[in-house]
Amino acid sequence: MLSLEFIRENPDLVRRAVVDKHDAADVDRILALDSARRAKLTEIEVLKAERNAGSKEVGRLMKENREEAEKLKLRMKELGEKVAALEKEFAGTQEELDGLLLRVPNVPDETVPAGAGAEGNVEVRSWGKKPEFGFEPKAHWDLGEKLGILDFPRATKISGHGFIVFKGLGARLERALIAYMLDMAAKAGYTEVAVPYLVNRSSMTGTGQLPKLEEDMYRLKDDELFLIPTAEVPVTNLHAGETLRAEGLPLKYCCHSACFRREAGSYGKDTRGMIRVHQFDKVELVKIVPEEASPAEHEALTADAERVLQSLGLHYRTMLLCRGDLSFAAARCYDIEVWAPGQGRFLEVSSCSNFRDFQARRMGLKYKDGQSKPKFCHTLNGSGTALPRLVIALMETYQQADGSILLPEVIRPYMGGVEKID
RNA sequence: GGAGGGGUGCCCGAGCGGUCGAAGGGGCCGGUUUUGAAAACCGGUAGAGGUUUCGGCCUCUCGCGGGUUCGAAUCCCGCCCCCUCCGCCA
Repeated sequence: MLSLEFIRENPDLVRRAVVDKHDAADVDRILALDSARRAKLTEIEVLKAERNAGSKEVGRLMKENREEAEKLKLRMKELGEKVAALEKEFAGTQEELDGLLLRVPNVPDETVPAGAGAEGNVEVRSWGKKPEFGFEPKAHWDLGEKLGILDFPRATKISGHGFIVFKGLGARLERALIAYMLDMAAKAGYTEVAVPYLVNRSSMTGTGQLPKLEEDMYRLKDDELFLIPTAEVPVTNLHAGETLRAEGLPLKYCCHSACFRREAGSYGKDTRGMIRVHQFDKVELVKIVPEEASPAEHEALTADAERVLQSLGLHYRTMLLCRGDLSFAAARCYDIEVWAPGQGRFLEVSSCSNFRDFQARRMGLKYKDGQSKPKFCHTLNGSGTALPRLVIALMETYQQADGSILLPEVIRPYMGGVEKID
């Protein structure tokens, strides 16, 4: 979240961010509540100071002059009742303010281009080129079913629409890619973690999924737990409420997890195959850094994600998201989109975001460098990368005329030496 | 799930209705001493918020939330977490 101080000092910046991000947060209501809150607080604190002094006096008088003490007690009781009434009002104001504050989106970085939606995103670079085929490239659903490595009907049977079953070398390929990407991340200095897939409300609020996106999440109502939509949530929250030492930063984590998304509101989009599913695997990269380091760390994180695609020989482009396409919590974000020949379009496989101190402030994540007061960390994360779409790109890119799939060399050792799926 | 014990500052640990934002010890930082170091001694060592004539002043925080009281780390209630035992279980 943004600090009240920041909103107070930059109301226009915040209003513009709200509009550009297609959000509905009420900045003026926040400003009004804030000033009302502070006025009330001052009033309360003056009375409390008086009561504290009076109560101390009572303690003293109890030994010398019981009668005086009783009189003072009575006055302090009145004062206390007044304080209680004011505090009740104050709590109401505070509660409304806190609720609104959690719904204010992050302000886009100055370097983020203007634009209302995906069409406003700017391609900053691309790698490789679209492969040529001497035949009509097939979609992964055709390839996968014929090869017996994807089973859509049975996935639907056991779970419903939007779920996928990998089988045989398909399942093996998923596992191989996960291991491969984790190994790459480890070499780049990320510490691997394995974390819970169910988290509490506080964690979901910490990274910014709540309160706004509750209906996008799977929730266990009996236990107040949520299925994670991304490992970003448990991993970033690992250090929630902590004050880290600056010497220990940056922290770099990589994590494989399943991700669960209800995809509410996206009905009708990408209904075929496994482009959009309710459950998928992903290797996530997360960084916790000092504030001055976050722009450079963001570039490095994006490069780490891109290297996965380069090493697999997959054509991709990197898009700098415009203000209108930026998510709630992000200040700046690169989407990496991989080319899927069978689809004839690019698919987003990674979103690399810099949240600055937006998440850290929500979760109370700070660092201390010895000199200055504790500051909020900057947090970043990016997929490195999401599995089903990576598998789609791989299958469709490396398909042969006979419908078999020739595996890129780097992944073969992870496949037990298998060179081709046929 | 049941029974019991417990959560205090960077760490250990005392306090169990007022003089407690909190004894004592350790750590860390600074100083004295020393050729240097160690030891010894002295001093310092939380965060959030409000207000300010920028010298301060004030409020809140002893797991979290509520209650009792003139006054709560201390008493009461609820919740969370940790430990021990029992039950269940991959």
